[in-house]
Amino acid sequence: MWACGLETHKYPALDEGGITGRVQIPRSGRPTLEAVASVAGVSRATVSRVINEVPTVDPEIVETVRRAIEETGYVPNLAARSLVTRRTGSVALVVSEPPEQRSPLPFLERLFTDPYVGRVTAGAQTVLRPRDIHLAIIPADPPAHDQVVRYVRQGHVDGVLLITSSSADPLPARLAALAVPLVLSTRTTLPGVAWVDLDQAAGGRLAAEHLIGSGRTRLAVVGGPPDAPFGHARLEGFLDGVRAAGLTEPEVVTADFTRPGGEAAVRTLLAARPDVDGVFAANDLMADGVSTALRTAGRDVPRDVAVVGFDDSSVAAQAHPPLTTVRQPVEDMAEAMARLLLAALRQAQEPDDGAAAGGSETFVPELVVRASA
Amino acid sequence: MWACGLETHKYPALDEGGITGRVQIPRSGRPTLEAVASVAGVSRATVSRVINEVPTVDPEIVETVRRAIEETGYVPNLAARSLVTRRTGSVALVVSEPPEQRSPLPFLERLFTDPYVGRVTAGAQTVLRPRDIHLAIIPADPPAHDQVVRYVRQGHVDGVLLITSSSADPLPARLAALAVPLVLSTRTTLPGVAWVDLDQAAGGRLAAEHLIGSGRTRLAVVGGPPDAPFGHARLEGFLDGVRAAGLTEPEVVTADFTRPGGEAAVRTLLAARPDVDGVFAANDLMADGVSTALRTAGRDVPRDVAVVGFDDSSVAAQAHPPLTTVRQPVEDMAEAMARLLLAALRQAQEPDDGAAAGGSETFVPELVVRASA
DNA sequence: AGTGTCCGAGAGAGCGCTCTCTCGCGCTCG
DNA sequence: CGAGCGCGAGAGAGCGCTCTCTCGGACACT
Repeated sequence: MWACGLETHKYPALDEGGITGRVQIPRSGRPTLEAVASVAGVSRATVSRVINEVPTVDPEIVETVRRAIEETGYVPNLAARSLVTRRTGSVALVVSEPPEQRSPLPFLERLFTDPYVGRVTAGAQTVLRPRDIHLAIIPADPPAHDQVVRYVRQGHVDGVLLITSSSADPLPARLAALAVPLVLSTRTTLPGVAWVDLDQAAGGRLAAEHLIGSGRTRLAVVGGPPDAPFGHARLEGFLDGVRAAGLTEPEVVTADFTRPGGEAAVRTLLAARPDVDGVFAANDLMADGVSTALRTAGRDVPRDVAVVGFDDSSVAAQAHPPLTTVRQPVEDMAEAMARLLLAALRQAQEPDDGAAAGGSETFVPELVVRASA
Repeated sequence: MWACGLETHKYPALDEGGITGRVQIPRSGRPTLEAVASVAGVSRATVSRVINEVPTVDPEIVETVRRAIEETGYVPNLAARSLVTRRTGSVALVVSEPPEQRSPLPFLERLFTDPYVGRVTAGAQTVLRPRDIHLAIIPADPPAHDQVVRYVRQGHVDGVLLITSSSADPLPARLAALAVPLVLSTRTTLPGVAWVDLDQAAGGRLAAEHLIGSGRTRLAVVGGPPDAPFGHARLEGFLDGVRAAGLTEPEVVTADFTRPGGEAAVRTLLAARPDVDGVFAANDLMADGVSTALRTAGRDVPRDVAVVGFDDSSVAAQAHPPLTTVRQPVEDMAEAMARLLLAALRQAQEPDDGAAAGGSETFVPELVVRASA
């Protein structure tokens, strides 16, 4: 099975030919550096230099080698390269689902229904693509956590962008323990892990101020699952705003960040407080569901009840009526995550100065006023 | 930088210690096979056998080696392994966007708004996960096509599941040219490429028959972009059904498979044929948009206008009213794709018998009756 | 003219693993 | 009781690349 015969396995007959020499076909059927070198009439090392754009190569030789690469259709073998460089040139965007999430929708459908992940991908790509770093999206529901950890441990990727929505999610800590460059989409106290977050409380406050400012007094909140740290912060910010205005405590209902979840929440809400005139939902998908359910229940939005969402994702503009919402600059945040990851990657490669890891960023939300409030 | 000193670089001092022997730390800081072998007091080859579960190893030795692996925290180095095996143990799910798609929504948001991709992922995972094959999702909008091709050429993955919606998409042919195992989500004539498809025309016919069977006579279609081959087939099947019933030709409007696209189509439609009483939309997202827009225009669904969708994705059940739709067994189809890919992978590994590639499957749609028609 | 210096290309080890080949052992059979 | 056999473990080459070290040649300097 091996390329070399028994008798000559130590020194396989080297092709001495110059520029026009042909070289033995490797086992893979694909040309190797050796083949290109032989065609170009130079050494393997020189071809390697040309490929890696080492500047100290004679321009004429560069040209010859380039032609040889073209002629042979040579493509570097990733495995061989990363065996020595210890880098793969790709990173993973892991979207983790916390355990015990009790949404009726399967994780993967939820993942591919919420525009959030798409926006993160888009933002990350603007940073990674110009640097020619590949991005692989890895969904990680709890049964897949082990497999994902193995994926990263095996060295498929150089670093990980991790999106999680729960502080109870064990995956961040597990990945952090691998000592692989890692950036989280939420504030974290894990040592050596960078993160990017939104000032969630400020966002909640913006929503409260807007509702109150437009004369609403009987408020309610449709929050996310209690273990979602950012959902909690949004809620607290909102409550702060309400308290600051001296209004009575709003009714709080929780849902699962999905459209049907928002609809269901409205039923609970109307039963508890039929006179509600302003609702803050912790994301746009739920806000859309809330809005739909309110209309179904005979309430006009925004005349009878004002609705404010969170995210300013594409569903906000598409909703009926278009949603007033708290804008989260997801793309910018994802860009920041990617940049932090690149920094961590560089650090890992050449640990010049000690543990300068970290360097995290917090973004500021802003209100986008549309028709729903 | 290299692990071995200058003076002993040819034969680095081997640790002769038995079970308790410690071994030099490799450059990566992570334990290697060598280290495990030394701890277990066996040869590298034996450890390799244990890891790869070669059955001819003494159970007692297996146990010793297992313990040594545990103790050292050893994880195989993917690069080294795949350099020799020429396999990586992972496959890509490439979701391609055809060029010149004129949807207003950015590709990535569209991708992560339509539940379709999530269902495909779920289906593929049921086959791949038990076999411990990693799945990386790679979105490929036209500017990223080159990068994706490079990703595959470099050997990041062993095979590709490719989702595309346009016959004008150049990516399938480019990937097929790499001679990497490839399975398409649509019927294709590319040689050596397996595919899985739905009998789209039959689905269209089902929709027509249902509408006609419930007494609708003034029909219309909201089709997908003209270059989407499956959209076209759905349309043709529908038209066939209508013609078979001897009804007048339906009004045909095209949209972009999104919710807002469906809404916009209704405006065109009502202007051209205000008396329409049955609409077939080529996917559920558009059907939901159609339904919403019809209600906004004062038409009751299904009393005034019946609406039939296509896919039976999660939005169908969530819509108001819940959508009658043509069920596409996406998960099953994705499973089939994954299985075909595995077969192709096996083939590529050991090309026993000639070009036995291919072996494709067509699935049959069925009608799911809910409230909208 | 002789020697030192610098620049750029070649030589070759080594990354961590797999896999073939070889060999030693204990067993069965003649 | 010795040759033959089979089974399981070790030895070691090699996968395709990078990168250090070495060396030859062109040039400048004394």
